[in-house]
Amino acid sequence: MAQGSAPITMSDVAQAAGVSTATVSRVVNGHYGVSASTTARVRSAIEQLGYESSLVATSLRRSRTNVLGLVTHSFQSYTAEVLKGVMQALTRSGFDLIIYANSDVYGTYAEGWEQRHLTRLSGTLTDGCIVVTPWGDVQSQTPVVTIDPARNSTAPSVTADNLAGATTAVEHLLGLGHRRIGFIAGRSSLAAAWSREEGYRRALTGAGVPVEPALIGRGDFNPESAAPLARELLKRADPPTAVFAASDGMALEVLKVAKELGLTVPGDLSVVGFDNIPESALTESGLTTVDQSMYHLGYEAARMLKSLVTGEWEGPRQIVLPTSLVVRGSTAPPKAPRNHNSHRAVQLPGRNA
Amino acid sequence: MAQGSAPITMSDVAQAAGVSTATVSRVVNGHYGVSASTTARVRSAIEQLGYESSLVATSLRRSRTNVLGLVTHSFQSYTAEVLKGVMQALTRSGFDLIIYANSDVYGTYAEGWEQRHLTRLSGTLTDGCIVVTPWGDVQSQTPVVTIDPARNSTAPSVTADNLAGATTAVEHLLGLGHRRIGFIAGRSSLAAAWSREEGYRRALTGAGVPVEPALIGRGDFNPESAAPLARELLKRADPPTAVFAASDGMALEVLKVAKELGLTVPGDLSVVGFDNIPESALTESGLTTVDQSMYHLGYEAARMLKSLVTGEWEGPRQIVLPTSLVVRGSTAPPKAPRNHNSHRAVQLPGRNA
DNA sequence: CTGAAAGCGCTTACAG
DNA sequence: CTGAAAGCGCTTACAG
Repeated sequence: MAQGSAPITMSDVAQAAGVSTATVSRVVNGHYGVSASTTARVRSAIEQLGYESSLVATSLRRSRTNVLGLVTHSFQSYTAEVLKGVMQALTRSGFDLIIYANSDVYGTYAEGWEQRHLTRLSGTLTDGCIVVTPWGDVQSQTPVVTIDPARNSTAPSVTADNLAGATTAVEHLLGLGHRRIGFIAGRSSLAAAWSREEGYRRALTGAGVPVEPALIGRGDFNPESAAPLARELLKRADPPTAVFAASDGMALEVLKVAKELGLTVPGDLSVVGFDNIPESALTESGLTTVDQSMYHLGYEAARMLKSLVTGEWEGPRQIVLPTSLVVRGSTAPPKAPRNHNSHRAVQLPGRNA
Repeated sequence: MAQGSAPITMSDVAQAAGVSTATVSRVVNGHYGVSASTTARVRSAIEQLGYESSLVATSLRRSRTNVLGLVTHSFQSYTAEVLKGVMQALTRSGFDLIIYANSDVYGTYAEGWEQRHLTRLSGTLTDGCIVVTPWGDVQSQTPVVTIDPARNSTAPSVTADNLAGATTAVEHLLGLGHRRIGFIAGRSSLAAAWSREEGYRRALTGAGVPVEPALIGRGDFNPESAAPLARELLKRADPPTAVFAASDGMALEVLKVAKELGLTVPGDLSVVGFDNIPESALTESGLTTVDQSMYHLGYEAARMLKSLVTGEWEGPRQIVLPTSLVVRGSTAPPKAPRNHNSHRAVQLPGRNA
């Protein structure tokens, strides 16, 4: 009833070659102990029927599949860059990759998606999994490596040096002369969100600038979460002269809101993001941001998972990759020092160090 | 011996709840005919044990899995953009997505990879598959949609209007006054490669410029294939004043070779690509290229596959999406008309039409 | 409303 | 060197 005939199975091959499925299986898997003539007969039957073993049946029966999994919730620029790195690390490694992405982005299964998919895959299909930005801790019988783990997660992980990156970003703004610097935070369940906020706080404190809770907006890394927060921040009576957003996606939204409110960037407002997704370089004058090489996150995670699966891993279970500040056109000195709530001396235009 | 205990299976749940696996299965799948009290007992056992059904076992037994597959050979910017579109189309569709990527990029299995993976997945795991840039025709028991199909393939497909796009690109160069225009072709097994070359030929012929076989290099869409071809082209005694490459990846290589040979772009050489991958906007002055919205290719392919699987598809089996020329800094009029092998009048600097 | 049994397509001891 | 049989974790008629 379906289109075409039923798929070719191993027993079709066995029948055609006049042997048992056990023998076909041995030939397919290159096991020793099959006569040359039988092997040839089976091979030609396989050839003629166009037989290909079922991934599902094979992996249900075997313990080792030579397939690695990657579980992700969404598929944005961030994920795309990570995947390129993962694939590069797996090239000619003998491991294929299966990526599982659920379509129910904001649906009922959102909570705990990573554990659900992980369990469903790792039972039999995959030898190990990479989980991208999980919402909570994950566990599995087979090795797991997380990219941007949840806070307090103890699983093996690869992440950027978010603390240093965020600190540098805010120091850059301070160095330009900004004193009122807003912050749009990321999803608090992620360690990265916490570290980036901590970097913001440390940089301010280090420069003797008090942290004002009113200048902190609580986003969740998704671009959509940033617009209302940015609007609120920029419409204040005493708005910040600069905003640091915990992700480029959110920073790009800040740029849009600024335009909408008639503010020029970097004239009226400086903006710094985090991630350095390709789009950041494409905005009019470019977004100043912290590069965290998502490609390398993926590359290192795959390298680690591979070794974990084969039992060869010697390195640390938590890898932290360096970040670097990429200065583009969205940051500049503030138009004039703003001194709400403060009586510091105005020092313009000279600004050394 | 493995890390942790064995995974929780349906019979563990059955045992804990004091019922048969058949009943557990009914509860898990929400089938009617289970008493409320039994359902509750099973539910709580599932909860306590943290049971999650095995994707593999389920799909081996069932005909419908609600999982769609995507098979790809490599994972570059092109694939990443396609995937974003696919995911968007699948959001809240009820279908999850499994992407299968083989790691053996240039290895023994390169030939026929798409059919191999397709068969291995579609036997049981997926309800249908998208195959990206296959090397040959593909067939399957379950629905298949190809993105950028092979030449002469009759499978349902989504592709850009490569012929029109390429024609426009070359007409752009002709309009600037170029007459010696080189071409770097793509992998000839793909319909897209053929159409882009045909567009090149038609534009030249339409403008009364003879097609010179010596100005055509045979690449395969991979960036690496383009460098030697570009070098050969540009080192000729009578080099072209412009080069049209059948993909951005290859065009970017042409740019590198030009630099290496001391040629300025667009002063000494104009370059046009095809695809409009994000990187094209990031080169110094930008690469002029043909946009084919890979995002939409993915989006439409997923939309089509979804309907094909549910049997609701009404539209055509071959979808062709429009392209548009994106003019950036890599194209300009030639420095001076080159008239090797020709005695046409020199008309400079006026160039109408 | 529930269970025993067969079977999805494979692999792997166990016999011979 | 080869086959019969059990079983991986599930689902689905078939009985009751």
